[in-house]
This record gives sequence, C-alpha cells and structure tokens, in this order.
Amino acid sequence: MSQRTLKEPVSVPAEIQSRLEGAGLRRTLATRAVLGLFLARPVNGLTHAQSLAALNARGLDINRVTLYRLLDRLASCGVLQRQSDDQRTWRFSLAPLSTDAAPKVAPRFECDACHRQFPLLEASEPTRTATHHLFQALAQMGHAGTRVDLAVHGTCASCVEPGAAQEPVA
Amino acid sequence: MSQRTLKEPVSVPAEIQSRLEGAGLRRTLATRAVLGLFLARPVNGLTHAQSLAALNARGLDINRVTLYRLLDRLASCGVLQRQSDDQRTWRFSLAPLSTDAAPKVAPRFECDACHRQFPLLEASEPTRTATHHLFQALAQMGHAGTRVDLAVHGTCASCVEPGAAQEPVA
DNA sequence: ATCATAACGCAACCAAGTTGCATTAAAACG
DNA sequence: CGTTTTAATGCAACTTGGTTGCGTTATGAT
Repeated sequence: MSQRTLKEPVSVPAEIQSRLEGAGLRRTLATRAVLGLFLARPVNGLTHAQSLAALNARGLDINRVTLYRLLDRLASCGVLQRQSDDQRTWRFSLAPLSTDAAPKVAPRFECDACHRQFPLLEASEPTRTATHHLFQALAQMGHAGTRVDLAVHGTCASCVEPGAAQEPVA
Repeated sequence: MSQRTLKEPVSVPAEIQSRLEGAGLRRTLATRAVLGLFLARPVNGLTHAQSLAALNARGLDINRVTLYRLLDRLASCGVLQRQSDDQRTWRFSLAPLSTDAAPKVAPRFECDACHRQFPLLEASEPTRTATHHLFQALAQMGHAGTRVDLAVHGTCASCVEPGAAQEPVA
C-alpha cells in the first residue's frame, strides 16, 4: 500500500482535470505520476532527464520514449509548459492556470556556468507594461504574441565565488 | 581574382580587430570569411548549419567541426554573440560594440510554428528600467547578471494567415 | 465481456554538438 | 630567408537530446 502516493498523486485542480479530459487523455499510471510530480513541487522547470530520474526515484520504471511522448501530450493540451533552456534541452513546468488572462511573464535567472535556473519573482509593473507594448507592436505587424520568455543570464553566487555550493536542482 | 571578397572581407571595425588580437586569434582564411559573413549581413542570428551553408555558397569548403570551433572562439573573445533558439540550436550574431556599457537587451520575436526569428526594435525605456532592477535584485542574492535574453513567442503573420509567405531566413 | 484505440516499450534513427589525435600553416624568432 | 612554435584544421568516433516506426498492452467506452 506504499504505492498509494503514485496512484493518487494529489488532489488535481479542476482546471487541469478538464484540460486532460478535453484533450481525451487517458489517466494512466504514468500520467498520474508525472502530474503528481509537477504538482508536488512548483519548481521552475524540469528537464526530461530530471523528470525521468525523479520518477525512477519514486519507484516508477517508465520508458524514456514514453516519457517524451507523455510530456509532449501534457504540454500540447496545455497542462504543462515547455521552454528551452540554454543547454539545447526542454524544460517542462506546470502551465499557469487561467486565473488571469494577461500574458504571463515568468522571468528566471540562468547561470551560464552551472546552467542551473533560479526563478525570479513575479514580473514587476514596468516589465508588464513593456510586455503589453511589445504585444501591441507585434499585433500591428500581424504577428500574434502569446508569451514572453525572459531569462537573465550571468554567473550565480556559487559559481562566482566557489564557496558553499548549493545543492543541485535535480 | 574573384576570390578577393574572401580574403579581404570588408573593412573590419577597429574594435573587432582589437578583440581578435587581444585573444591572440590568428587571421586565417576561415576567420576572415566568417567575419565577412557576419559583417556583411547584420541579420538577427545564424545557425551553425546556416553559416556553413553560406560559407559553402561563397566557395569556402570548411570542415563542420572547424566551424564549430571557430564560432566558439569568436564568441568567447566577444566578437560574436550566441543565443539559443527554441529549436535546441545555437544562433550566432555579431556582438554589439561597446558603445554603451549598459547591459544590452535585444528583444526578438520567435514564431513557434515556423521558428523564424524577427528582431524587435531596441528595448523601450520601461524595459531597460526593469532590467536594471532585475540586475540589482540579483546582485543582492550574490548572482552576477550579465545579459538579458528576451524572446516574445507566438505565431508570425504568415503562419497565422497562410497568405503571402515571406522568404525564409537562410 | 468485447472492442477500438490511446498509451506503452523497444530498437533504430537523427541532428546538434563534442573530443581525441594527427596534420597543416600562421606568426614569432634567429 | 629558414626554423620553430603552436594555433588552427580535418577526420573519425562519440555523446546528448530527441524522434520515428511498429508491434504489444491496457484504458475506457459499448
């Protein structure tokens, strides 16, 4: 009965539930495990490899291709969000719920040395304003902007001064 | 004598020249050709593959590994700039000259359908202010921010309404 | 219980990028 | 000028992140 956490991940928000159903996705073991994983830790973004490792650690032995396809499915039905980091890999995270319709800006800090990501706090007002202007300008060119990907690059504290290294994200 | 354009690319800006020398790079045929390529067209960003194709088209038969290393070298001595697009590949472009020391924000629009990139005009004042605040906040956490990577994602005009398709970047 | 088909696992494949090593050729030196 | 040093090159093999084809399993509908 220790597998219970796998089969009943957490209470799944209604909106996610409806997105899953809307896309006709089946509630397989893997789906629930992945969902549970992302719901449990609102971490900035998980690599495919990180997700796989986390699932393995939780006792789920899922094929890597299956996980690729599952993450794709969850992303294309709007439950997950994918963004590419600076290491030519995808990072998946829970998509923002549609509580506010405005285009979200979720800025993050990315260390160019160790490639860890640090989420930054919610976008400031000036940033939001600027975003709004950008979208308008794009609309006039006929382009449809949907989201803003804002990453500050640099060197993180533990890489700048190799003192107390913080634990890795994985 | 039609090879002349290869050997004498264009007049190389003094600052680039000094960066090359400062890093102790040799002025090989390939270096000049690549430099000429990026100086000639101030296009947003070239993939490794695109650069290779362009060089081939200009009659230079360079090895792909060599080009990888050359682009790396030029990037790490500050002549070129690299940024990852949403297709897990690098894009290289001429690095901004140090006319203004402030951290540059070069926003771009990236179509999620055809993956073309459209450079956006220089960052607006609110964006710059926001950037400044971000850097300060990071500094307090001990992180050293160096540049901001701002990409607006969405669907470009010709993908939204498949009418007159613009020519591809390549 | 039956059945259509979404989801799965496996093996093979692909594209982008890297590494090791022997060879070539800038540029520094005598 | 020729010699020396070592950056730059080319080739082959390898790694990583991701995809495709296809036969099998099992979910959810009837």
